[in-house]
Amino acid sequence: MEITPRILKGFRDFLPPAEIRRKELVRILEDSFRSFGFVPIDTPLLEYAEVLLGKGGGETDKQVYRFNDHGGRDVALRFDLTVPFARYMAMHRNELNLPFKRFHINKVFRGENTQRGRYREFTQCDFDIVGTDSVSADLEIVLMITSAFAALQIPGVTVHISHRGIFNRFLQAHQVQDQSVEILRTVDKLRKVGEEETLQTLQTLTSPEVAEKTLAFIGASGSFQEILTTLESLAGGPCPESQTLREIGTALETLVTPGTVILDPSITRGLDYYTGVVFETFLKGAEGIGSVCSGGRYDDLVSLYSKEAMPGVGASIGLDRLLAGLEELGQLPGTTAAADVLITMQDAALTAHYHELGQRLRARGIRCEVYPEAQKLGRQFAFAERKEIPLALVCGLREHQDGTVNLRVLETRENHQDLTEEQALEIIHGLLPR
RNA sequence: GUGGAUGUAGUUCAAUGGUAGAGCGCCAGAUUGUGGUUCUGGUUGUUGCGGGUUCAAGUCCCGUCAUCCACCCCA
Repeated sequence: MEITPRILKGFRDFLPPAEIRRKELVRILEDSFRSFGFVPIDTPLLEYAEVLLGKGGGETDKQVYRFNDHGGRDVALRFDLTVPFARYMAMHRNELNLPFKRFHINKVFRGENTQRGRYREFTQCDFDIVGTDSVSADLEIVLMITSAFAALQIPGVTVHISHRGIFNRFLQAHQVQDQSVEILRTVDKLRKVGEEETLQTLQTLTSPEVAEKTLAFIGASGSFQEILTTLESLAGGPCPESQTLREIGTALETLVTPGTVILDPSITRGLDYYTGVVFETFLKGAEGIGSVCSGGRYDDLVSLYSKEAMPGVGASIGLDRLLAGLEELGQLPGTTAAADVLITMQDAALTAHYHELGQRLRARGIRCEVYPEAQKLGRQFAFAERKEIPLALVCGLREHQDGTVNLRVLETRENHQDLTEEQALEIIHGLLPR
């Protein structure tokens, strides 16, 4: 009896065109991170459940994959890259130079229900600066986000930034900090539900007066600095948190395209461990897919594992969600070409010659593959085109004797006849985009 | 996890409870060294899976798996 091939809900196979695209995005991101001096690390997929979940083991929210291994250990698959990183820093802080800037691109697992751009196995691209509470680090993370998306050549990206503490100050100023969780949840739905309903819900939670002010706080409009001034006045005047935001906002004026980074006081949630600035990033036209890069500052992350404080700031790009968003926008970038050149097989007797040709092309930086069977040329051309290989080399007995090759541009069906290898190389290099 | 929609050939879609079909694609040939046209012939199914009702189920019922949507949460 054969087993039906199938895969788990929320887990996926990737066909070559999709995987080529993913790898290309990752390559660009790695280059981008490295250009800022971030260095790569990796950690195990599987960890002690206690390490990932804390002593309490409250995995209810995270929907963690958790089980006992063969040795009876209570283990779990990592559900993000930040918590393992905290454990990593607690274990290796003496081997690392602080401040430490790392990036980490790998898969994480959450047993939550699936949706477009939401899977149970997905890839996160984390980048963090730890060991400093400098505003410079906060600023650099924002700059890293905008630079990464610029490197990916994705237009219409906006980074929404806020500060955990400033909304808390507002709540304290109106003595409603006890309802902060409910208020945050309500406020988060503003764009989805509308002002009217949000106001009503807030009124039942607080008072009509506070509800009005909350809405004014959340809906503050204008430039970065104008919004900040509004927030300060509603939260009881300037404070260290607003000062941080002001510094970041001022610096960004000359660092990024205007309108790329928006002060958005409704960005108040995020993971529990954020204590300072928080960010979410949206694709214009695909806001429904959610944030494609979120993060913030955490000042007590390592406290779970160590007495010493380890402040940090970082963010994470959701690669799969980003790809789903780009697909929705019809903006999937990059080519999925398997190679630059197909060396066609005209005559099986010349097999060795074709591979020698291939080796010489590869030595010159050209990706090429040799077609393995002497089939009709039309068939070999169609094969190349399906794999998005733009060029084909044709060499039969005649050309082999003359020491020449023919080069065909598949898209235009244009032929370059009787070329020496050097001439062919020159034309190939001229035709390839890089 | 809760609620809802969907699931038919490689793909896009048909089929009043009564023989599972069409376009596109794919394969072969006309065309043995150059594939976009044309013509001829050919190919494709455990109707997601498992039960049930019925003389008869792609169609109705139940379960299950998967996808999508909303909630929740988040990347």
